[in-house]
Amino acid sequence: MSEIAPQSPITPSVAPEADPRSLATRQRLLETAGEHFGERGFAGATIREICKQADANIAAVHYHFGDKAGLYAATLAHAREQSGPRVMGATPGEMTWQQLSALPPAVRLREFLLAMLRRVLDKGKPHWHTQLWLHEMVNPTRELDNVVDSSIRPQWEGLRAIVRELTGLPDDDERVWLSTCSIVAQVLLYKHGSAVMARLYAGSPAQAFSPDRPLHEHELRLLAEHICSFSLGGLARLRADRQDAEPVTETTSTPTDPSTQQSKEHPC
Amino acid sequence: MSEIAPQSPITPSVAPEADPRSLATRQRLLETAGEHFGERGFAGATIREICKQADANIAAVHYHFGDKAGLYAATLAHAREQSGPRVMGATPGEMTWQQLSALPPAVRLREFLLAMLRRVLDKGKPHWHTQLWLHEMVNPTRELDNVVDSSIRPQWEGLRAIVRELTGLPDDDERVWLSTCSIVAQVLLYKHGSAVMARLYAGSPAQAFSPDRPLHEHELRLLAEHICSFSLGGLARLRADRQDAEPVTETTSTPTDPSTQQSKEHPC
DNA sequence: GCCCGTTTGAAACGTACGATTCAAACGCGT
DNA sequence: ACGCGTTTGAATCGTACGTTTCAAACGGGC
Repeated sequence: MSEIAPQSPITPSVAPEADPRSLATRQRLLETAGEHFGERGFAGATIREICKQADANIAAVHYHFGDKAGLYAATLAHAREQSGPRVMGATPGEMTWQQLSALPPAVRLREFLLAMLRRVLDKGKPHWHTQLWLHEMVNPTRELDNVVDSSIRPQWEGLRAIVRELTGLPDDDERVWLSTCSIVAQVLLYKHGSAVMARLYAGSPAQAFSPDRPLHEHELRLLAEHICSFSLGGLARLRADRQDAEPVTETTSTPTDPSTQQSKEHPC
Repeated sequence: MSEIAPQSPITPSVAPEADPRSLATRQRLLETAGEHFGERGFAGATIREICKQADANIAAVHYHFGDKAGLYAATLAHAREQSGPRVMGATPGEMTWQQLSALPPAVRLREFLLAMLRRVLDKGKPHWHTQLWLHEMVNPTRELDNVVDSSIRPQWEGLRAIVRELTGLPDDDERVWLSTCSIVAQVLLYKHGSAVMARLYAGSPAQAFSPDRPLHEHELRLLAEHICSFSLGGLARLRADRQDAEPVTETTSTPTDPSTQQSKEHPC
């Protein structure tokens, strides 16, 4: 009586074709799972909680998705396809990729950063797709490869193209990679280090940017502005010293003096 | 028979004064716990594993530290005191804070970054103190306040002082905070996003900097060099536009495209 | 040498969670 | 209306943990 394989197809994988509340349940599970996984990550979320909030039974998860990992994979796929067309957070109020590509790269960088900041810092439902791979970033699961290829890399390439334009460096220059990295890092810290930054910022002049509570639109813009400006400066310097592995030079030597030196040795 | 308080003092907190193997066990537990917590974080580590590797009994943990949280707190305190004197990873081969303070700020920035990179990227025992609060950063526990105040903030202030010197901005300028943030972010991404970066970097010109395996000394230096250079550029730009909230300006105008148009409609 | 607080060892308990089972309910084709 | 594959509900199992218990072992002070 204790056969291994029960009787169910375990993972239909494709929608089981026109069922009254089956699809509804499946859908509800995906939505709810998205929220939970987005908030707490794969390990942190429990299928019990998800099922309770989705008004579904635990058995439904196993029927539709096989197991927790299957639900997670399906949730990622679901999030992927329903936010597929948008690029870099082109939520309703924002620009499309088409519009952006007409603008100068420096402006595009700022828009990119603003959109990314919005999605990264916004807690809650609208952007749980982003929240999902932010968790995947810190606590990778077996789904990471998919997430990187289908969600992260496109945006990475978008930013890298901007960096390439801004620096004029060839595509295969490693500094383009490193700089792209430097830029996204500035955004991501506010997510991955929010608890620490909140405490460091507490009571400081930068208090308004403390990332523990939702940032207001105004602060979000200022933050994007700072990161954009800082990054443009970094990229400008990148163009300056073309020779590789050159140690720290005399740029910005004297500290508190207001002299106008900002870049002396720029050949271009 | 089921009294609440057993009979033990639960948390001696101070060393129980000259005991043959008691101190030894306590010490062994602290060391092993440090490694485990550093590798997997508080939630990821199990006291069973720790005890097994430390050749101690689970009851010993309860006796010496009360519970898992107590062991964790003690581990943090232990790590703190035994790496207290050093500042920003002044491991044997590196400079002391004293020596550094004599150098120009740009050089100090580079040394700071190199030391930080070393500690952040180095997996394994020597730097599990740093690894410990890197975990605390992403998955905060009740100990976070202590960690921030006693471990993170001193180094933050050190870096902030360098930024202040490099920009000449007053102490209470929020841009100093934001820029300090931008700098540490570049280092931390290689830790918190290592899995993703490894995949993005795979097969790219920046392949050598893929943070999934230990970086060689040479790559570590190049990485520090890049972050330093990029950051100096960002800081230099910060000095340039003194007026606040100024939108993207003409610096590093579009290279591959000759048009000089930039921000048009930005009231921000 | 004996008493008593301290420390250790081995086992058990309680809980949270994912996975499993199985029968009942449902819906569709005939 | 009937039978059969599909879906759901409720209960149960197995495992991994942290925690607790309690008696045995230890060691210094009388």
